[in-house]
Amino acid sequence: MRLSRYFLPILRETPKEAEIVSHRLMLRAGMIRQEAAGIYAFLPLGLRVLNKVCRIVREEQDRSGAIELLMPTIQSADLWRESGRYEAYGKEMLRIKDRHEREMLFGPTNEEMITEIFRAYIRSYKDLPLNLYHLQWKFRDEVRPRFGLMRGREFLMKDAYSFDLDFAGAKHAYNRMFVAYLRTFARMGLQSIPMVAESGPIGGNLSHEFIVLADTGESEVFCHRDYLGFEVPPADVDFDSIPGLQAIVDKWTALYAATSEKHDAAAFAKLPPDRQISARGIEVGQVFYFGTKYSEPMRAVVTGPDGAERAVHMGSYGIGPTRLVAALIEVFHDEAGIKWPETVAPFAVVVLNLKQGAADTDAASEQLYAALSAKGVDTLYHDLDERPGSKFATADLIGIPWQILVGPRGLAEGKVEVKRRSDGSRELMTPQDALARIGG
RNA sequence: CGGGGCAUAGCGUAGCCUGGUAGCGCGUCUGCUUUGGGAGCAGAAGGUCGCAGGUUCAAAUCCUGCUGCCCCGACCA
Repeated sequence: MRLSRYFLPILRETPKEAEIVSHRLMLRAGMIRQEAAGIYAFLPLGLRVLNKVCRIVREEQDRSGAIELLMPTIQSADLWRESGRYEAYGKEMLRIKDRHEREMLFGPTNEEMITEIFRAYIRSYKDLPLNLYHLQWKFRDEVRPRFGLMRGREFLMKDAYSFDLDFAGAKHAYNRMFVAYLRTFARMGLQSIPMVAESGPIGGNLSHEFIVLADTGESEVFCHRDYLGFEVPPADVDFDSIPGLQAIVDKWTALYAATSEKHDAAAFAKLPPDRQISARGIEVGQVFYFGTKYSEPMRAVVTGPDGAERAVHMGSYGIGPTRLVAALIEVFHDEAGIKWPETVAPFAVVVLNLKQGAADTDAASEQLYAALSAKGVDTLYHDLDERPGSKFATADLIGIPWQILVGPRGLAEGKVEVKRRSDGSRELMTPQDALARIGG
């Protein structure tokens, strides 16, 4: 992509409403635009990141055996009356009426709707297990939206819903998502730690929040330091192996880890002092088993092997991609700007023509841009007539992992400079070597 | 929902107390020079001072109401 033909509204100064670093940098990097309190438009650069995050989420959901569908944003109030939540939900639910005065709502979540879909088609235990997910915009009319995308009112959410015949099946479904989540966040370069969360009405301890540690995190968390070194399950993990998955989940839940709400200071104090981590954290996902809370009142039942009907056991599993984009910036940034991990970066590399209009730098930059594009590398070509310093600042701000500096100084020796954004390291090499380094 | 604050050009702001032709920096446009860490000079454009009332000869400035947004707390993915 040529910057001269792209839409990248960089802000040199920080809008005053932005307090936290992810909000500031997203506004400055031209990723988002606020349209109302807690409601944002995704500009091209922001959308690229969001799409990359969503792709990883999808790939890992699919790998774990979940199946994607897409439910609407607008739902009927009648559906929510069946579960009793229409009255229970409160003012966070955005309630609207259509032209026929029918009561509708902008969905804050989809348990009722997915249960309705399930019960319409599934009759037998032989059709289980089933896990359906979608990525869809949600709306929760927060009293006080804040921190940019971190707590918006409208946000994108991946929500999965599992259906099983009994608790044992539901537990395996839970474990599938648990492992998928560990992999999902790890692929974005994030070290996530599952922490015990508020248990469902059924009891047990089948709810975990996945927390990413960040200095600027929203809440205080406590955990065992050994989690930081844990190996994330590999891509070929067998999601059908019940004992295999259980072993992974057991390992990842054996040590102490809790958010401030569930913190047990006495238990934490028993850890060796050098193993205690008290830090700030950001919740990026939650997994939850809730049994028959919806299947019972909404009559989502299947016939079991014994011929008897029973309500299915369900769980729901959320990841907030829009929030993840913000969390990634909270974790990966410095004074100059964002430092995207390669898997979610909006572009893989940016070519900086340090002397736009000069025959040699123009030619070398064009060649590099063409060659990288031909190799399928997402490349941004900074071809505006700006001073080098300005181009450096822009490149650092938007956080593209690799920068190729094409300037007269290097070209005099037939070289370009390859800079890595993550650690600032730079190396002179021929354009051919740069191509090999970045294009693989 | 309690408490606090802000609203002046695309962004950041001064002016408001003490009423009298709205200013600065960045950005934008034109020209020339410049080109390895946000260039220099010269010129130009861009404002119903959030909205609605009121006081006054006169309101960005004083008064009233409203709206929007931000921060702290409670709440929440």
